[in-house]
Amino acid sequence: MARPTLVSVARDAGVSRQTVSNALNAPDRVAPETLARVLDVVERTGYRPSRAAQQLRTQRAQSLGFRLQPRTDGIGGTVLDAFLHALTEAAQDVGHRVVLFTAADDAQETTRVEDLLGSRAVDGFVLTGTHRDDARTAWLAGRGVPHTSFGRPWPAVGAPAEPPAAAGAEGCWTDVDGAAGTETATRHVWALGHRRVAFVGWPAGSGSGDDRREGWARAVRDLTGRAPSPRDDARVEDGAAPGRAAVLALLDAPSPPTAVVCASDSLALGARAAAVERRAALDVVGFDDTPVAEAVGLTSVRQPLDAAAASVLEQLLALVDGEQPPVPRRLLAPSLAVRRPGG
Amino acid sequence: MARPTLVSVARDAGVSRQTVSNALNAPDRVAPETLARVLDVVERTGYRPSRAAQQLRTQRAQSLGFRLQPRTDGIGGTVLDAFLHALTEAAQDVGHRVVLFTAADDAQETTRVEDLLGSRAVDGFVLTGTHRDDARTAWLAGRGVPHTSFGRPWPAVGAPAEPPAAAGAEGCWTDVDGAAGTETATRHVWALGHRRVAFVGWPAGSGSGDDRREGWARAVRDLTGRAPSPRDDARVEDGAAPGRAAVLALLDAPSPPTAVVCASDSLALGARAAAVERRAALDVVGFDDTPVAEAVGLTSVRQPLDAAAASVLEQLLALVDGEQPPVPRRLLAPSLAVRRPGG
DNA sequence: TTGTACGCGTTATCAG
DNA sequence: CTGATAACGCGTACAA
Repeated sequence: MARPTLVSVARDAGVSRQTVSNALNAPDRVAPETLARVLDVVERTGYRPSRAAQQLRTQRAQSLGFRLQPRTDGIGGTVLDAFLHALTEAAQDVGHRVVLFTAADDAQETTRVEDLLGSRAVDGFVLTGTHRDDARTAWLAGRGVPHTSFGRPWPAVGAPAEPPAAAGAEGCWTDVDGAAGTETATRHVWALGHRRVAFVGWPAGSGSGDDRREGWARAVRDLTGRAPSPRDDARVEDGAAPGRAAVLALLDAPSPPTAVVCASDSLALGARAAAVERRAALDVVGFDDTPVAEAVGLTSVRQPLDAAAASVLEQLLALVDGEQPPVPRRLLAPSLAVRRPGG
Repeated sequence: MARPTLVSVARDAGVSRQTVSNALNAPDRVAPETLARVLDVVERTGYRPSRAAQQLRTQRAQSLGFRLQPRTDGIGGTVLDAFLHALTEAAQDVGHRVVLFTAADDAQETTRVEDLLGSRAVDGFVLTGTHRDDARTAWLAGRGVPHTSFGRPWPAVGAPAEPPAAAGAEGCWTDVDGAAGTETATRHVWALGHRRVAFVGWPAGSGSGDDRREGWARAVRDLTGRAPSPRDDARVEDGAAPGRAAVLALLDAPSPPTAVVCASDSLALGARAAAVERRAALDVVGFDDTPVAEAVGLTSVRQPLDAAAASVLEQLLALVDGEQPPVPRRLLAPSLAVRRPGG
């Protein structure tokens, strides 16, 4: 048996094919009895409209482009994977599909985007890792291509920390409030009785890294009444090894901290290792709640990825429909996944 | 300016639209001079054929479905992510796209597959984690839907370890030879001077787990001339905590092993932790070469994911074209990523 | 070698 | 509320 089509359903139901289309797209325009008969045939034959034909007619691919990042060296890459999963799920719930592409660099990304766009394979793009004056954002905006980014467009490295030229021209984005996350983490260990909380983060200049550091500093200021000591503010590259080294240094100094808030689970993993080596009772909090954190029982800041995906989707679909999203820029609050070591 | 189309290109080039189509799809059928003129216009206007229209005509979506697994608890999930990346890259190199979908369970997966298939959004599916008599495989095969799996269809848990009923009816697959991987790992630590090599793997019954154990056992038999001691064969659930516990037990026993080959990086991570705790000089080898392994300097068995993706794609595209793939079932050999702790 | 006619499956418009 | 007609953009026999 061939695949059912609009005309075959119409024939089986004894109506015209337009009636079938109406029954599906505007049920209120068709007589209840006819509707039931049509729907019955649809059900029996398992008919589904052909997306290609639909797209040809409506000029909508009902698909979103997503660039799969090059395999990252660290553990943090899993966050984007988890986001992608949430995005895919949210998209398919509203009848959209996520189409993947890869690119070695930003130039190649433009090529891929042109391919996807030119062949009308997608309606818009979900971007990640954008920064202020991002070439991709500008390129897309210049062509009127709908796009939303997961993550605030941080100022480019070395760029002045001023607001963008045209504040209103800033694109749509959804992000998670990293500062709120580390602040919560710091308050959490404070509540556990720790009075000396250090931070292990990345070198200054990375938007999200500075953001996470700021949350810790803010909490320390609030709780102790004075600014955190620079000695408690380690700045190293991401990774377990750098994290371990940084924490070993902290622990070997006089009057070491009893708790450490980290900018990533990788760093936290290293911090944990250092503590074990020194047999120090050190409470460690990670960031991103990656599978590793769960595996080793690490308390970690968890990003609300389902909510983030839903928000990005809401924004992008509004843009695709030519509307202004209700909330063009949205900052989501993370939560804390509290665990016990070995747990 | 509106999007260029076949007719607009024809108009600009002063030819009929059929000539444009020929210039693109059968360049040898058109006069060189005309060809040049047409291609020039195509280049200038950035024309690309509409995939929707093409698909409507050719009945090919040029898209492959891939189920994004639920976020896994362990670290091992990153292997599939890396495979997906490789697959996306390989697919786009031959003008195909990867379309994602998610499903909470196998029943829901069937629904999603019906959606994608019914709406003709994909030409076939790439499966992962299949087992013998897999309901999905049977379902797809029954409907003549092209599909290939990454991973051998292991016998279902509890099923007899016999070959499938109809050997020839087995579907297409590409897999990595896990046994070869652990055998290489075992020989590696042997070459390093270790004469007592233990294995930390999963409980019997998981296809790939048993496979990996077998490689270790084979190497030990070959190297020592006798079967490995059951005492050196730990069987625990996946995860750093179980791995740590298992290795603590091994180390606390009389005459402990000096090297451990693990069925996963998660287990290896736990093994490493146990060694540090006991201050034991234990060489640990993981499996899958996840980012974590690189982060903490863990030697690990690396799967050739690019080759696997290429193979899966070759098989699936052949199936889509109604042909029998040259190599319907392919087993790839892994390699060993040798690292030093802290590195 | 190039141009003409038709159909792929849908949706939108406009009569009835 | 229903049914005929057109059009979306492209590929492909077929005719010139």
